[in-house]
Amino acid sequence: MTVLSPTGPCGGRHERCVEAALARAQEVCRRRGLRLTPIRRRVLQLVWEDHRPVGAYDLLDRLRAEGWGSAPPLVYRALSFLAAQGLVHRLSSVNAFVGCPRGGERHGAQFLICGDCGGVEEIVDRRLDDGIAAAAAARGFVVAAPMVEIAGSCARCAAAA
Amino acid sequence: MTVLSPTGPCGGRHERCVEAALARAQEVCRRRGLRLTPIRRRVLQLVWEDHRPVGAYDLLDRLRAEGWGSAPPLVYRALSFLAAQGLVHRLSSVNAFVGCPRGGERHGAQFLICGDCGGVEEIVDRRLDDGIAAAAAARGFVVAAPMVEIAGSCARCAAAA
DNA sequence: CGGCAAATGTTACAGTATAACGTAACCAGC
DNA sequence: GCTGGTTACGTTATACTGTAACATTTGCCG
Repeated sequence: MTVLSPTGPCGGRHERCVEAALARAQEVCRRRGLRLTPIRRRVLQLVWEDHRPVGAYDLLDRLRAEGWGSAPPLVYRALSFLAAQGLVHRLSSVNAFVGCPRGGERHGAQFLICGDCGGVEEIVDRRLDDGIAAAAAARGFVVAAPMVEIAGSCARCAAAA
Repeated sequence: MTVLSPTGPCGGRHERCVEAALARAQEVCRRRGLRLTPIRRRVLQLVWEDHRPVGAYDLLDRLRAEGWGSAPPLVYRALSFLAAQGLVHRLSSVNAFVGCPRGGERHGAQFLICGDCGGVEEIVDRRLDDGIAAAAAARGFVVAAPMVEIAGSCARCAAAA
């Protein structure tokens, strides 16, 4: 059963996030000649149950309950695949994964991580991207993977406090 | 024995980085009425042996070799203390720690992490700070701890390739 | 010197991730 | 359809990272 997210930026119509994510995944795999196997599809679905990061072992527990295998590589392989295709992101500051609303597109990503409700919003801020590119370029540094994870309180939680 | 860093931004005079770091730590603790105990001091020194992030268990191995205790909390407690005083930073994208060249000052920090040589340069870029503040503010998000870790290749390694 | 707070020592364990190797499914080309 | 290569999955084992909890010691201050 899909849990509606009270924290996400989707305004209570979360089924749409999930459907869209699955459709994007399907399309990305078709275009790149890759296989969206049942397990990969299911992991993507589970990651998208909420706009909160999910731990790999949480996913593993749920898969186990559904009759899938129970060893860590099961879920890590699926997550690695999805991350490589830009369908999910790994948030290293919390050791967890979130669905990416931009499917397989090329994009730098930044995350607002609410420490109160646990919600995560992915933002794409051009100014921030440019700032990173400029700061790196000024030092001759060639950027491969910029990672911006901003911890704090989301608007809703900040207002409540 | 202190290893001179070929990768750091200190131009081969790395002893100065270490000395300065220890002096800053001394001063910070004095000002705040805290104790720079032998173990904390030694951990800070070890972290500063190079401009590369060091894993907690690497530190632990070295401490063990020097006759200190051998249980993880030993090193995690020292690192927590140093991090709380702004003397070291934890790089969550690599699960490791680096010395902070800005001592106990208040500052947002960003890191350029070279995937080839493993070197890390801490930068303080006002434009980047502002970009983060603006992006968050635009969404009503209250920033507590921004984290920017940019993976790529440093100037030296990029030139070599 | 007595008592409190802070720091350390130690055991045990929780959580995260990957190496390695065998088996099964897919798919191209014959 | 067979066959052989590639990709994905199953499983075991283990490595790496981090913390809870409690006993003990140390330093400080009245």
